[in-house]
Order: sequence, then C-alpha cells, then structure tokens
Amino acid sequence: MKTDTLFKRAFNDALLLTSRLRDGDPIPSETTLAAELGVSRTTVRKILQTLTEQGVVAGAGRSRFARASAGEVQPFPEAETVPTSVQVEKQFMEWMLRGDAKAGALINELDLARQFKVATTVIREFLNSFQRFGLIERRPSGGWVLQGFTHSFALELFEIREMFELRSAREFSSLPGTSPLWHELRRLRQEHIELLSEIETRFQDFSDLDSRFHRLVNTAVPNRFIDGFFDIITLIFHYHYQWNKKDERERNEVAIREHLAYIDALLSRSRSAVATACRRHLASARQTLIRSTSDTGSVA
Amino acid sequence: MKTDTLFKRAFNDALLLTSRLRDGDPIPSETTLAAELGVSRTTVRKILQTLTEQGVVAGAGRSRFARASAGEVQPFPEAETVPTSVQVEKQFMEWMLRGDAKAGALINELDLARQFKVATTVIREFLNSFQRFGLIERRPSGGWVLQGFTHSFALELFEIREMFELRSAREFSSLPGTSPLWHELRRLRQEHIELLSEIETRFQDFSDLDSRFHRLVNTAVPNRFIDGFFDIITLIFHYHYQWNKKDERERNEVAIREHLAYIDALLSRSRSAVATACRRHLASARQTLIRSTSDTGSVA
DNA sequence: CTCGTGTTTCTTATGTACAAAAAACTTCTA
DNA sequence: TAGAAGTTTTTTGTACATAAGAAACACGAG
Repeated sequence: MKTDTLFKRAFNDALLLTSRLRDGDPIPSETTLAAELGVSRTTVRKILQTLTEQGVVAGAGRSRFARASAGEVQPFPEAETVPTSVQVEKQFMEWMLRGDAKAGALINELDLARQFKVATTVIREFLNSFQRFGLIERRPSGGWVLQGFTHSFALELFEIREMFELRSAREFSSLPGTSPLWHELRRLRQEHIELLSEIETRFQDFSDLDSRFHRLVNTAVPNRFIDGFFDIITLIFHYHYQWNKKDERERNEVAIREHLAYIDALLSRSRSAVATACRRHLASARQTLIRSTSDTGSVA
Repeated sequence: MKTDTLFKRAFNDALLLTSRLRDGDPIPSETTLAAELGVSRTTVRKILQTLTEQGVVAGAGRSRFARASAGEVQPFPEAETVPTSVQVEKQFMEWMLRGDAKAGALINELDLARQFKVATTVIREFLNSFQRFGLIERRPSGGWVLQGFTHSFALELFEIREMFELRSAREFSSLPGTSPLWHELRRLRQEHIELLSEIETRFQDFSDLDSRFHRLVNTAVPNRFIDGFFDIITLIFHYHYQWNKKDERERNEVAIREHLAYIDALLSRSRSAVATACRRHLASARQTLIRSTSDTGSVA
C-alpha cells in the first residue's frame, strides 16, 4: 500500500495554518489550500475531512470556518511525514558511512529491506536511482556491489568538481553586468559576512549557504550534466556535514573566508583571480572531505 | 515470472559448442561449461537436460557425450534471447527518436508498458535507471517528463565531452613510455588504417572502433564519473549510428582521418598538438550529432 | 460565465507471490 | 582427496493487486 506521508505532512502544515485563524474565520477554498500546501485537491479534501472530525474546522461545502475552541489537536509525528525514499536514503547512507559494510561487499536487497523495514521493491528502486551517485555499482550478473565512500571516490569526485566549477566560474565572470545574477551574488556575499560575524553560534548554517553559493555559480550557463553532478556533491556534503563534526566551526570559518575571496574575485571579473580563488577553496574542501574517507568505507 | 532469456541465449551458445563435437565426444564438465557460457551451473544443468531430451547429448552424470546423429535441433529464436532490459531500452529509444513523443511530454508508465508489452514494473525500473542519461526527468510529484534528444541536449553533452576528453588526452600523452597503453594505441592506429583502406565496404565497423578508441583514451587515468558519462556518449552514438544513415560512409571516413591525426598527436606527446587534434575531431562529431537533433525531439 | 465543491477516472507507489538463476552445501567417484 | 555431479538455499526479476494521490469531469451558486 502506498504510504500517506504526503497527507500527514500536509495535514501538519494545515494545522499550522488554521492555528493562525481566529474562531469563526472562513477557511480558504480547496483550490487555494491545495496551492498553499503544495498538494492536490484530493489530499486537501482528506485533510479538511479529518480537521472537521477533530473539530478544528466546522461547516461543510462552501461554508467552512475555523473552530478555535477545539482542544489541542495532535499533529502526526515528524517521522511519519518523511517520504519513504528520503528515509531509505538516510538509512542507507548511515549504514554505509557507519562502516557496517566494507567497500566491495555485495548488497543484499532482502537484507536491507528487512533492516530498513520496507518492501524489497522500495530497496530495489532506491538502489537503481542511487546508482548515479557512484557509491554502488550493478554487477553484470545482477545484484549490487558497494563501492563505498573511499579515498579514491573523493579524489575522483573532486577532479570533476574542479573541472566543472572552474568552467562555471569562468562563465560567471563573463556574464554581462546587467545579469541579475550579480545582484544575487552580492546578496550571498552579504549573507556570508553576516554568518561570519555570528560564526560562534550559527556555524551550522554554513552547509546550506555553501550549497546555495556553488549552485548559483553553476547557474551562469546551465548544463544538465553539471547540474546532475551537483546533486552528487550535495548528497555527499549533506551527509558529511552531519557526520563529521570534528573542528566543524573552524572548518566552516575557513570556508566562509575562502568563499568571500572567491566572490570578490568573481566581482572583480579577473579571470586569473577567479581561477586562483576557486582552486584554493576547492583544494581545502577536498582536504576536509578526504580526511573523513577511508578505504574500508567507514568514517574515520 | 522472471524471463528465461538467459537460458535461451546460453542454450543457443551451447548448441554451437556441441555442433563442433563429433559423435561420441565427451561433454566438458558442468563447471567448465558454466565458465565458457558465462552462466551459473544451475543454468548449465538445465541446458544439459534440454539437450539430452533433444537427443544432442546422451548419457548422464559424469558420462555424457555428443550425439551427432541427432537431427537438426532448432535454436531459440534470436528475439527470445535478448534480455528484457535491452529490449525495453531499444523500444524506448525508438519511441523517443522516432518522434512519437515531444520534448516536455509526460511519460505514462502504463501506456508504455502496454505498448512495449511488458509489466509496469519493468518500465518503472527502466525509467529509473535511464534517468542518468538526461533524456528524461522525474517530476517532484511523481511521474516522468520527457526531455528528449534536443539541440540543447547535444550541446550540453558535447560541452562536457570536450572537457573530459581534453583532460584524458592530456593525461594520456603524459603517460610514461613504458605504459602498455601506448602499444594498445598503436594497435588501434593500425586498425584505423586498415578500416580506411576498406572503407567502401566496411564503413559500418567504425562505430565500434570509435567507441574503443575514446574508451582507451579515457583509460589513462580512470575516473568513475567520466566512465559513467562515457556510457551516455556510447548510448547516444549507438542509436545515432543506427538511425542516421545519411552520408554515413563519408562521415565515417572523415572521422577516421581525424582519429588518425589525433592518435599521431598523442604519439608525438605534444600537448598543443593533442589539444588541437582532439578539439577538431570533437567539433566535427558535434556537428554531425547536432544536425540530427531537433527541438521537437524527433530525428530530422 | 466563473469559481467552488462534488464525483469519477487515471496514474503511481508499495506490498506480496513466484519462477529463474546464482550460490552454497553435500555426496560421490576416480 | 580433488574435482565432479547432485541437492538445497538464497537472491533476484517479473507479474499482479491495491491504496494514495493527481487530474479530469460535472454540476451548482452567485
């Protein structure tokens, strides 16, 4: 049976919306709600029905209104609002990075399915779409081999990353002055400065900023293959940030300063300055990543 | 139910093997056969059993021997020996390139399943693994959008291809003189010359040679992401060669000459010469490909 | 006529079943 | 006792069923 994580997430979102209404306020139309919650009307109607059963919403058809008098309505637990695909990915990355599996090991679908408490179909679909990240490989005879988050994986990743990023940075610095991306860049620069000034407390916000910055650089002249590769970078860094907490504040502070130098180089539109700043930043990012790989596939 | 295309292909291969034996010759051991046919012993036993039923093989257990006296045994039809995944890929590429579907169109799994005469599971699995080629894209809400073999697809493809190939060519020309790859390269050079001399009749053999040559260049310093990208190139060219027969002989002749110049540049180990020859070849390959794209997704 | 809800139809996601093929284990024989 | 065949156990590929969610259609009120 298809999971209803979508409904549950949307329901929780809807609860937040209604909590802002006062008693007797009219409920927006189904179409409006659908747009606001980012789901279809079918799901909205299910939410409305549930909300009515719980007494948060009264009325029917075209005349529905909020009922603030109703007691506390429990939202669905956070865990039940996460799409299966995301849960599986998370569990898989954890399984791999925690060192439960060594590079070269065979992946057993049924095993994983049991371990992750999902049907084999889900694992199979996951492995298929996860293949593109280069961490696993299909065997000709069927089945999968774990490649793992190894030293060579990180090296190969960064070789491509440098190629792509240098290309995009070059394109970016050649953008006409009228391009709206310059404004975006200045705004990001400002965000970097702000983050730097509050680095002691907000250093964990860097992960997101990092991703947005590099994504912006790649927007100059889009290329679907570069975009696709970027997804790999994003995935790796996402989990890397979660698991490697060592010297996190220091690392992020260094990276922010490198970003600023890189941004200034872009703004100066000097090709050589851009290349230098870009290379410097990537070299240090690579160092960081490589330190947390190992050839047994586990986080050192 | 799982298909038995593997069995059928192996059975046909086994028929060929036994046809070379004379009456009364002993049949190799199951393990040997398994290795020769590239399948498991389980499949070999099934083949042996069938072969015995048909009278081509007599005896049992450790004493089996060929029976040339048996009448003609019909091999399974070619079509039944092709793995489902390959069939689906072929049909899908045809569907897309023939222009049955326009770029931006939604892909309907059930529809395709009916059209290709397979279960929806197969289509779903195919789409999932096919995503990496960049010709289709998953919608956030589920379902797939056809991106199609468009002009911009070809341009983006070649932008990356040039980056990768230049990088690999550079690495190749820096290989130590002792590397066995130089010998491989010289052998390929010879093959090119031979093909050129018989171009009138053998021009269709170029497709394979092309792929082998570029793959060799990329072998210098392997990178899994470049290898993965190469699969895309291979897929595109495979189908391109099949469908675009216009000026095929001329195009291939030009390409062979370009390859030879490129190979000679590599052998000369001059960086600038390599870059020039490589760029020239890629530029003409791009031209060829772009001419057969169109923004409606069909072959012009 | 337009926007909104009620209703129906289509499509996709996920669980389950079962045969093909691989792999592991056991037994036999030269 | 090593290698070969026999047997059993695992694992994967494919089909099919069903519920969630999206989309299309229908109808009514203002």
